[in-house]
Amino acid sequence: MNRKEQKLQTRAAIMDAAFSLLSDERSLSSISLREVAREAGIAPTSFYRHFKDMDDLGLTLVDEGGLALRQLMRQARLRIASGGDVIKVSIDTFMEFVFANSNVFRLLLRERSGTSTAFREAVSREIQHFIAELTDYICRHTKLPLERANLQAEAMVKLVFSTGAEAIDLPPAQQKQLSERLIKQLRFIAIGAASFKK
Amino acid sequence: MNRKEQKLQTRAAIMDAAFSLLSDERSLSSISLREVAREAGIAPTSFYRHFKDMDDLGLTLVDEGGLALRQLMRQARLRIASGGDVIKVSIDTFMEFVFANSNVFRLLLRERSGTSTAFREAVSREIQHFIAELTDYICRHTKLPLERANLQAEAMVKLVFSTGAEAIDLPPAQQKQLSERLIKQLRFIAIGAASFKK
DNA sequence: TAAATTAGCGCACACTTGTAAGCTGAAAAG
DNA sequence: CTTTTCAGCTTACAAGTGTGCGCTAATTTA
Repeated sequence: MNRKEQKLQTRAAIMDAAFSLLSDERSLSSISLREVAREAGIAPTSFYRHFKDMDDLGLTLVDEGGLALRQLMRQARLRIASGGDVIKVSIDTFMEFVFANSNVFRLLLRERSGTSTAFREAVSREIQHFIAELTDYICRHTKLPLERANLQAEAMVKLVFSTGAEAIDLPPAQQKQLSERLIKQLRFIAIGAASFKK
Repeated sequence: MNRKEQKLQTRAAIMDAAFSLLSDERSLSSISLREVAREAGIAPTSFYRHFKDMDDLGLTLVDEGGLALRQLMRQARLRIASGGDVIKVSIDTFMEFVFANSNVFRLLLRERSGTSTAFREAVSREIQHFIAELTDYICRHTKLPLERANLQAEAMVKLVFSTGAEAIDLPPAQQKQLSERLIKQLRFIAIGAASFKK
């Protein structure tokens, strides 16, 4: 089946092209189908052999991006299992990702509040995954009731994303500082969740 | 000076037009100069008599939107002065704003992670204002050291914005629920900040 | 009153865009 | 070998874009 193989390769080329066109001043919605095709080295109309339209492509990218990020965070949790502070290791990992794959992170960030309902839902789903995994982790490592663990996880994930968004276009000097602030703030949440009454 | 007056009116018409074109599926960057002109009832080229380009217009809108939101939150704090729970009143006010002026809030949200550095900075500035005002409030109403108050305020504002973003396209039934979750999470932060050691 | 300013308009231009229609050549199926 | 399938191409078109240029008519200034 050499034919299918070739097709997958072109499909990958299209996705790569789209990713590489993303930057701090280009979002998916400002990139045209023709640009992607040009970058991928195919005719504009050939695009349709692989995706229904740009939204279709975008959804695929969001899914892929979210998956990559979550896989990384799972690895981080493994690192923690073999000793180390949960919060610190997680944040370090996260920030590493943000800078190593800033286009992916930007994609998620932008589409989270973007103009396409489908995109927003896709990103929202990704974030829910994060929250679910973190909730699970908290439950297993503390004695908090499920509901409280979930509240804590949600607050943490939102704060982390928010800070990641801010950090992404900052010089490394200030990144570090921001990370440290974030870590303290996450501890606020952890402490508060643990000693919350009523 | 009837001439200047007329001009200001047209300028206002342009800004209104732009605002009214915003929606959950139209962002500033997807709105064309010609569309704005059409909606405002002027010729496309007349637009230039008032703004350098769409970015210029956008910046003005961001400034105006941020100002409106901050003024509202100041009012909320006055309401609190005459009795009432700080967090609850603030969040209720905020959520009211989000739904009454959803286009303004969406504008801020989107441009926060948008493609224009100038926009991002403008929104960032607005958020810093929020944080500064809240920090000040916390300092005056608790015995926390400045730095800790600032950390708390920052975490709170980010969490509130993040939740507002999520709430904006949710049915009222779930809005309420989300607000209640948010309030608990803010208490986590308040408690954590108060009892943070080291 | 005469001159200067200017908000708004119409026209025009050069582009870019998404995508429909139909062809080609090679791979896969029979 | 013959037929079918189909990824990718070329061509074409209608629609929309930002903006330069120069005019007009009314207001403001002198």
